[in-house]
Amino acid sequence: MSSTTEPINLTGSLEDYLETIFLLVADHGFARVRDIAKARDVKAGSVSPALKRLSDLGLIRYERREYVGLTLEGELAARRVLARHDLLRRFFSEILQMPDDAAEREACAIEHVLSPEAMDRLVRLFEFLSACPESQSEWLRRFHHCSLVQPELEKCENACCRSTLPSRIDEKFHNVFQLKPGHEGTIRQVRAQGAVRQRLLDMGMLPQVVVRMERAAPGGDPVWISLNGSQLALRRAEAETIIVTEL
Amino acid sequence: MSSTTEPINLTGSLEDYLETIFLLVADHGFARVRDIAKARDVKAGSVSPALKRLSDLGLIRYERREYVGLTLEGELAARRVLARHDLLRRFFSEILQMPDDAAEREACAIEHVLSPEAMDRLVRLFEFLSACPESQSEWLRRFHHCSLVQPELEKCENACCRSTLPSRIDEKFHNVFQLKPGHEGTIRQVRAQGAVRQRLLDMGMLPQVVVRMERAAPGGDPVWISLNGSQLALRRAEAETIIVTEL
DNA sequence: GCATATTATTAGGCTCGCCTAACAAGGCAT
DNA sequence: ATGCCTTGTTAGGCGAGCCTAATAATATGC
Repeated sequence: MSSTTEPINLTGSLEDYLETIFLLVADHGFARVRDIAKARDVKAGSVSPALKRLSDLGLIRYERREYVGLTLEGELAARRVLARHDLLRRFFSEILQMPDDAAEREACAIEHVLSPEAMDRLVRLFEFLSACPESQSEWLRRFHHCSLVQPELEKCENACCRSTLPSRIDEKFHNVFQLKPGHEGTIRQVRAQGAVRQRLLDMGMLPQVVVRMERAAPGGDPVWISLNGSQLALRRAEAETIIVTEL
Repeated sequence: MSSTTEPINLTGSLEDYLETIFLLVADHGFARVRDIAKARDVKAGSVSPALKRLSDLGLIRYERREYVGLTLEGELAARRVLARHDLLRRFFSEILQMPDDAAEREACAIEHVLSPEAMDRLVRLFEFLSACPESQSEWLRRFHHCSLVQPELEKCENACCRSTLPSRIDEKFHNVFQLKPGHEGTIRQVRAQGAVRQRLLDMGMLPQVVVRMERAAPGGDPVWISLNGSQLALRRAEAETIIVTEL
């Protein structure tokens, strides 16, 4: 018997099968090939060999044409996958406030690659939020309100940012367009929404990243800025949505 | 020309190649097959067909036996991957305080499956922490101190939890073992460390999950508790590390 | 009991992405 | 120039994991 810690290495696909079987057994008391195929949205012909593989790994009990049952090891593995799934779903849903279906999709995609170490840390984050009412009600509420619902820095500054710590008050918030050539700033927020925001994020306009204004075309329309050692051209309107604090 | 938003669907492997090429070009000014193979830890024979595929997709410029260059589209795609990578790495490193190498591994594994939507939300989280000094210095510092460095609920209770919100003060913190048969509680924290903690998390002992004490064996050693509709047996010592608030 | 419908298995293909090993093309030294 | 060494390409294999289509086993209706 491989006692406490057996680091079985399952593929993502097999983990999915295991998870599906666990849920089917929990919900309906049994799991047949057809149900599994339907739940996983694959054809029945793909399920049989997968069950064979799981059976060879000792994770399920399966006699041809009989109901599928999890072994003890299989149940452990299934619970592990489900716990990761649940944790991730709740992170995207409760912390990042994504819609349920999107949070679910995200969790499905990531659950197979999240390490136990990262899982541990993420749980501690939830524990902290869950056990510390102050953190939860204040910080999380503010985050949801300021950044997700009403993402305008002025309001946020009034509501929370400028309120307590004097050290940052003298830091000047500019947008990138206002930086003088040769000057640098640390990105604090990208206020653009939708596709433009997406594009800017994709380019690497992430918080804490340092950008330098290189030069602006006459009239200021394309401006060239550099970040991470490479140069990019931005429309003036885009540059104006990037809030920085000058270095 | 596929203007603003072209939703090219790259496989994880091709994204990795693109990322590698981008970094090699940025660092050394050129990228050869051998360098790419070395950086990605694959054999040179695997690289050529990958370059062919990227070339067919219009993401790189590549003449047989010449240096590799990114097209404009390719560079955009590479930047997008890198931005996700960077963001994730920093999440695991700065927020969850994982060691650099572990954070890096985690980022590598997840970067290919994180949706733009989730990326957006995660960026807003960073923006919030970055633009709101109060949040950052108070909340994050407390989290790191209370949950990651010194994970003992008593200290945490003194330092932050019991300090402000009176509503929760009357909630009794118990451990699962102290629950009477038939009674339920909401998990707040799993204090066990190491392998035992891992096992409990794997079983689904996650914050906010409701558990019910079913029964305890005479002497209290295995105790049976149920969560998510299924029963589990726990050692007494394990049950005592699970902190709940009774419902 | 026998025909039909449902369900499961198997066989044969396919893609992706890796491998190894053989082969091709230049660069460099003698 | 000849040959070696480094580098790149190609061919052939392999495993995962999906597909379809044919077949086998079980259940159900008449």
